Amino acid sequence: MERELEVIFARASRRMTTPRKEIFRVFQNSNEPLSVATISTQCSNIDRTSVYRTIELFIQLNVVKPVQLGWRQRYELADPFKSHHHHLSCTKCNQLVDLQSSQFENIVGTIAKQHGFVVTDHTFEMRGLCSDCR
Amino acid sequence: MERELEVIFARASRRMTTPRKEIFRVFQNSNEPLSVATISTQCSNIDRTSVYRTIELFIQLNVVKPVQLGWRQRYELADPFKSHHHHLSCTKCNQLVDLQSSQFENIVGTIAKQHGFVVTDHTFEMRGLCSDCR
DNA sequence: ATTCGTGCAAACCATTTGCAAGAGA
DNA sequence: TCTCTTGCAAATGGTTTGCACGAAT
Repeated sequence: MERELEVIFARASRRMTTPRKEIFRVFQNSNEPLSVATISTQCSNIDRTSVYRTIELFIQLNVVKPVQLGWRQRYELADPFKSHHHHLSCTKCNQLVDLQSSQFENIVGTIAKQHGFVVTDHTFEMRGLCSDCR
Repeated sequence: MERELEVIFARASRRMTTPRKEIFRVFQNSNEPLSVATISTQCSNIDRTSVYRTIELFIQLNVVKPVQLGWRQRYELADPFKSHHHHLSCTKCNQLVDLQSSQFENIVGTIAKQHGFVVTDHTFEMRGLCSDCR
C-alpha cells in the first residue's frame, strides 16, 4: 500500500518525504476519521503547518478525503485505500459504524440522473443512538 | 411564520428581540444556506458575537440547522420552517438544487434498523456538474 | 545542482468569554 | 423591576502565509 502511494506521488512529481510517509501511516493505523489536532499530537515531531499542507496535498491526490462528523472537520483514507463507505455514529457513546449500501449508492445515481447532474462526490452521515444507548 | 417563532420563543421563555427577528428574516429571505460571515454582513448593525449566539440559540430551539456544504459550515431554516430536504450542488456554477426523496429517507430508516440504531439526524449532500456545465 | 518541502515566526481570521450597559417581559 | 440580551473588548484557537534552511530527486 505504501507502494501505491509512491506511485501516486511519482506520477504527480511530488516527493516522498519522511513527514508525508509518517502521516500516511497514522491514517493507515487509525480506524476512524482523524482531526488535524489528533494527527498533530501523534506526530509531535512534525510541524503543524506541515500537517495542514500534507492533508491538503493528500486530498488533491485523492489519498485522503474530508469527512464531516459532528462539528469538526476530519479526514480519512480515500476510496483507493479504503473501500467506499459512510458512517453511522452514536451521539452518546461515540461508537462509529462503517456502512456500505449499494442500495443507497444506486439512489445517488438515480437522483443525479433525474436532475441532469453528473455526481462526482457525495456525503452521507447518520447520527443516532445505538442499541446499547437508547 | 413569524408568529410560530414567537410561540417557540415564548415556550422556551426566551425574549423576542430586534436582532433575533432580523436574523430570522435573513434566513427567510434566503434560498440557500448561510454562513456566519454572510449573515453578519447582511446585518451590519448586529454585533458578530450576537450572530453566533443567535444561531446557537436557533439551533437549540430547532429553528435553524447546520448544513455542511463544501468546506464551510452553513445554516438554514430547520424542518418546521422549511420542509426536510437535501442538496445537490454544481461545483462549477454553484447552482444549488433542493432535493426531496422518500426513497432515500426510507433507506435511512432501513439501514438504521439493520444496525439497531435509532437515527435522530442525518446529512446527505451531493456534488457534481449540472447539465449546463458538463 | 536544482527544485521542492519543512520548520519557524508571525499574521490572519473565526469563534468564545467576561462584563457593564440596555432592552424586553 | 428584574432578568435576559446585547455590544464591546479582549482572549483564544485554528489556519494560512512568507521566508530561509534542509532534504529529495
